[in-house]
Amino acid sequence: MISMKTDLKTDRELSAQIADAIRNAIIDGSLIVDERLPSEAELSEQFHVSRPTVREALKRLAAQNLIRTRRGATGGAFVNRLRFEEAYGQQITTSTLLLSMNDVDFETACEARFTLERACVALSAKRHTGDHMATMRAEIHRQSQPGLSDEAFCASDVAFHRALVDGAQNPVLSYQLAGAIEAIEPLMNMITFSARSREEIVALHTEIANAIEAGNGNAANKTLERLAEYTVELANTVFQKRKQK
Amino acid sequence: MISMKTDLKTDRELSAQIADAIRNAIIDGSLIVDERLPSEAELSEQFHVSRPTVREALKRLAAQNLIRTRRGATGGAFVNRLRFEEAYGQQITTSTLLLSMNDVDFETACEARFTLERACVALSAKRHTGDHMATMRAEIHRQSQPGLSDEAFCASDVAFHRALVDGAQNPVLSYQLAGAIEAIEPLMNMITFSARSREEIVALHTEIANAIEAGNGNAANKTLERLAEYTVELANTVFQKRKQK
DNA sequence: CAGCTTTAATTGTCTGACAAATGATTTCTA
DNA sequence: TAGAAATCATTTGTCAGACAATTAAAGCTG
Repeated sequence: MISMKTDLKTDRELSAQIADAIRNAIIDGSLIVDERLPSEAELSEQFHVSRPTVREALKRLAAQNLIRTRRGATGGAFVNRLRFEEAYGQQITTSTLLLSMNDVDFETACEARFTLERACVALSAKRHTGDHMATMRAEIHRQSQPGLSDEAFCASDVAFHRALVDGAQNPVLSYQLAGAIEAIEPLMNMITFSARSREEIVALHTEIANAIEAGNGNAANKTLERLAEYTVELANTVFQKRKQK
Repeated sequence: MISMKTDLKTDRELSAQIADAIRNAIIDGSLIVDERLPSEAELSEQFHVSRPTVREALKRLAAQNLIRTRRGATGGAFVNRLRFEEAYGQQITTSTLLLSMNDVDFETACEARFTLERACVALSAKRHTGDHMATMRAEIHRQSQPGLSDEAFCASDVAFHRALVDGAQNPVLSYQLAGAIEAIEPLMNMITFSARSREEIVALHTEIANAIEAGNGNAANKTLERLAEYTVELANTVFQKRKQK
């Protein structure tokens, strides 16, 4: 039994209320990970609704990655273990839409991103592994390739910064930062990166990687601040040029 | 027309594929905010599926707050403007479940929270308004009330810290921090706060509020660090006691 | 005992229907 | 004619019943 409060109101969609009831059961621990929910037929009896209505409720939960379903004799709906890696995607999608739909300006988004990132570098300097360094170096190398498109340059930039954050070895930090770092990519993609500016960014990235490798979080922090300033400056000139046209 | 790639595969649920198609149309801008989607009947024609299948797809999107629906003559499904305030809830639910389902220990969650928070105080010290200060002072006052339950104390703690972060006046920061700050509340709720420890926390909160009001982000940062250490220490003694039993 | 077949359970999808809400239209009335 | 009331058309919300597809377990067969 999910919850005995089966007294559904009439002022909201039934499928939404049922989804809420099940979601709450998951949150408060009445339903634990990998536990099987009652079959759709049983749920429709319990809640006194039809099977399509139950199914709509289950699809709502599936959209939030809270359950998975399997057909067949031993099939059904099961409570999902929400994993950090899977939650990234959702987090990034939402963050991206928030920026674009609320007309957040580049400076605000950039400030948030670099502020959060600077918070992580001290930990990253202490805890990073060879893997993180290797990723950072590889991305720096990619960024200095001549024929690289602006989009690929941005993507590499994102990869570099994610490795930087992942170096802190705190999954909660990595998760929270994913949204801030990735969501800004579409905005960065509007920038045209000249050879000169790429050089500058690569130099700053290298400086950051060196500081991290040396365990000097303070230096990395300061360079990151310069990178933040440079990025905003770059964006401003681009956007001002756009305006003039 | 949402997308002409109506060649749906057979290896995934149709409703999931349709939801993806519409979601992508929203993300890439083919569907703009407040635009009305085709009616369910029209969508089922376009995608060559039945109405219940279309409905399941729409419910998936509704669960992510991407659309809203209205009945009636001029009703239908409309693209939602995703707002920061509405996204908070989702973000908090997900963060909370991530912590509990992945057995993230208190120290890791706490580290993430305070690391991110400390990143914000410099901005908060510069930009906070009277409202933010008033909220912080009010919550500090509430926390020093004698008859307060542990749960209410935690809730007030959360409110204090959110006001602190909101003081930075950067909606992106507030959004990202919401998850980190609120998700830890269930873990904090497992702690019993003695009168002595409450006094200590209130003292630290007061010190932080004073520093913010004085525009001294550096001092606030340092006090926040002490608060982080004290919180972890408190939790450790509680959890060690639990273990001994 | 291994391999095949059957069976039962469960989700995925479809059809058709009616209820409820809601704005637009028409009709009625003063 | 102006305003109120009734009607209509459109659309989502819900229901009932059916069948297909999938899957594991049980039963059968050599």
